[in-house]
Amino acid sequence: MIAPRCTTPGGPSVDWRRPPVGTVYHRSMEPGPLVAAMDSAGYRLTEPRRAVAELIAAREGHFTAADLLDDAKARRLGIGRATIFRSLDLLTELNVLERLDLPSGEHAYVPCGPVHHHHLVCSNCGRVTDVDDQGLASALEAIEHRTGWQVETHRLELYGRCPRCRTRRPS
Amino acid sequence: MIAPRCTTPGGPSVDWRRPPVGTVYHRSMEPGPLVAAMDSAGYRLTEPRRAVAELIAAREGHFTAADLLDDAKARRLGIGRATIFRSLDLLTELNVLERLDLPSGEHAYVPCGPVHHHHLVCSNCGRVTDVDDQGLASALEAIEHRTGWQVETHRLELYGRCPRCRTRRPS
DNA sequence: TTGTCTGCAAAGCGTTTGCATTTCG
DNA sequence: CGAAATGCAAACGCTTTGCAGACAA
Repeated sequence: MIAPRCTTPGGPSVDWRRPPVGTVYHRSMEPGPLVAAMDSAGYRLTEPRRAVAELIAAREGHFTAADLLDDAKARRLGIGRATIFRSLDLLTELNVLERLDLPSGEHAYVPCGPVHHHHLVCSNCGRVTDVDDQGLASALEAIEHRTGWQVETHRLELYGRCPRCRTRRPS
Repeated sequence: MIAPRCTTPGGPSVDWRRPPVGTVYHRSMEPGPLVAAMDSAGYRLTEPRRAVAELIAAREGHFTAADLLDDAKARRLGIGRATIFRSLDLLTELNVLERLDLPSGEHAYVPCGPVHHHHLVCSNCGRVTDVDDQGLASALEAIEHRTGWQVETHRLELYGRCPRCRTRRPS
């Protein structure tokens, strides 16, 4: 009952800081694909599951179970805590969400992108941007040659200052 | 009261699987550097702290707080749970240990290597090897140019099959 | 109708904290 | 001696689970 999509094992673990309000993240999501994934995998399309899909779609980028719980509470939806966790587990298993392990012990979730890419995380404002693979592939091939390992997947996270924060003083 | 050594932010988060008994890990550690780090940073060299340093030195590669607690119990040392956590926090802050966020919500710790490097994790047997930076630096520079970001640090984890497991059938 | 799913509340688990006591320097 | 560190146990925060009732197919 599971269809593959993401390739990143475990997912990145970010030195987490909540982004300031108004931060623009990449890769938000329509509810459709989430619902479709559950449907086509043979899971029941229940009201709570549709609601969770909506809540996720309404978010931009990363979110935690607690975020969705708050959203649900704010919208006065009667979704239970357990249901939210179970839906997130399901969507992760279906590979439409990627689960990140935060230092706090929490988990965050990101909609899976269609192609392999990496994250560029601003250490000042928390903004996250996707970066593609260019140039990295050959470095990886070199590593395969040197070590004799067969590299199947990899994860790269970059930390630094985004263009906007570069021009400012350190926070 | 803190001296820098590791540069990896947050530390890698591995799709964790306990290695089979007998797995050889790299980078174990003498107790000396751990004790020295605390000493030179001005912290008291107490009996429990020395004991924790010994326990860490007796381990190879990754370990969790629970591992150390078990070790301490096995050796009938009267070290409290809180003390172990506090010592690990301290050593992490002193940058002689690196803290990893496991999917379970636990934290694992690895002795910090002297130079920047990456991990090559075998998806079959769990073996971990260090890889150096060769070839990657230029790829990162290219990314800086393309994106306008100023990359400060990065983290790369590679997953694949080690030479030994390559020759075997998939597990 | 039937097996899946939900909500609730309680339990689990790793980690942290408050506080009285001990220990290093 | 006095500040820092310890040990204990209770508290914490996030996540999971057991179970009776609800619901999609």
